[in-house]
Amino acid sequence: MDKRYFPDKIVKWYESNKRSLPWRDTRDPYKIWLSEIILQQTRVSQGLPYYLRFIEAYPTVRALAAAPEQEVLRLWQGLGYYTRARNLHKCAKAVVSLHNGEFPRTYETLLSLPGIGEYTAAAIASIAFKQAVAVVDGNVFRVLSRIFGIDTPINSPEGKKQFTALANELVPTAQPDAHNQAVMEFGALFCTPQNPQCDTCIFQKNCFAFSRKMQQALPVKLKLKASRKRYFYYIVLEHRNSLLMRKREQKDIWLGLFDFHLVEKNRPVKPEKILEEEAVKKMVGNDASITISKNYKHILTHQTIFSRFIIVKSDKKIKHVHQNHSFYSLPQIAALPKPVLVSRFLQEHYVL
DNA sequence: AAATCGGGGTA
DNA sequence: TACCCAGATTT
Repeated sequence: MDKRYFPDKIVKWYESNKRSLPWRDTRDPYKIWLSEIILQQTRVSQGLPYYLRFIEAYPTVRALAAAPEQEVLRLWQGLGYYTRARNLHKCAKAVVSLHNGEFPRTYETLLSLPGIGEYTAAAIASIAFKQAVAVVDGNVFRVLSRIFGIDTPINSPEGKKQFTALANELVPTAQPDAHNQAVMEFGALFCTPQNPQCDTCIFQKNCFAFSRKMQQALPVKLKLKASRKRYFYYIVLEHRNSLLMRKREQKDIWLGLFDFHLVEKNRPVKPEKILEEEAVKKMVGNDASITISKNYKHILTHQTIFSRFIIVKSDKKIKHVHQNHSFYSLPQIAALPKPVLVSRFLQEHYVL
């Protein structure tokens, strides 16, 4: 493929094939920034409802900056990568306090803000402020790799350099915003990871991969390590209309979110066995009735979590409560940010 | 340079 | 099951 013809051709394709999305009808850097943070490692279909809820709850960056962090996390519940939500909030505060409530207009300054890395800085700078800097995301890696025939692994430092250099060589000064979005949209709709639409592709005659039937072989990605298994046993202590919950504070998964007292094992154990552990016995006492839930399987990228919930009902006041634990009424629990797994369990067993 | 972070979709 | 998704941050 001749690099000279690529930008014009793909932008033309974009103009007649792009999806209509709310953050494309605006030049408000706040909305563009919000959409980019939500869409990090997240498909448009999954992120769209969250975007709409955030814009409704916080129409401006000042409104978002003024909100409590827990409220932001609660709105983010179910999206995953919760550091994004905390950085979103931190970034809003930084924009208000350091930049007088207005987003900085250059790649370099945007990059200095929390949660804004190379991709997001390039996206905001080009889309909101028309700076000619290329975005490099999973779509860009894939499209450039296939069309131009680059087999450097995309998750290697050399690959990242090489693809970034090529992308910046291609991005036009005239309309960097349309160009960047065109490449990504093309990757999302046509040049997909599996079963790309090569038979109706405008680049068919110019595509390195198609001419050699290498669509499946490109891009090259080095293998990641295998995932591990974790076995979670949650003690759901029920006292009248309250449940004992705790905020996760350890440096581990779901930091800052609420769940139940957790006993983790590296292999399956009978749930009854968990109740014999010292810490659990202290909390539960002897006169309790026990219900054990079904097994929930939760597949994440680098781990699979098998969870069971052990519901313990007791009329006695619980004395030995662990650190960070306290009782919450059901309406209170509804407002707490929770991992999806815990959220699902609560919906099945309680009316929040 | 490698590890970590979630949840959902797809084949 | 394995891989991917408009990646960023920490170690």
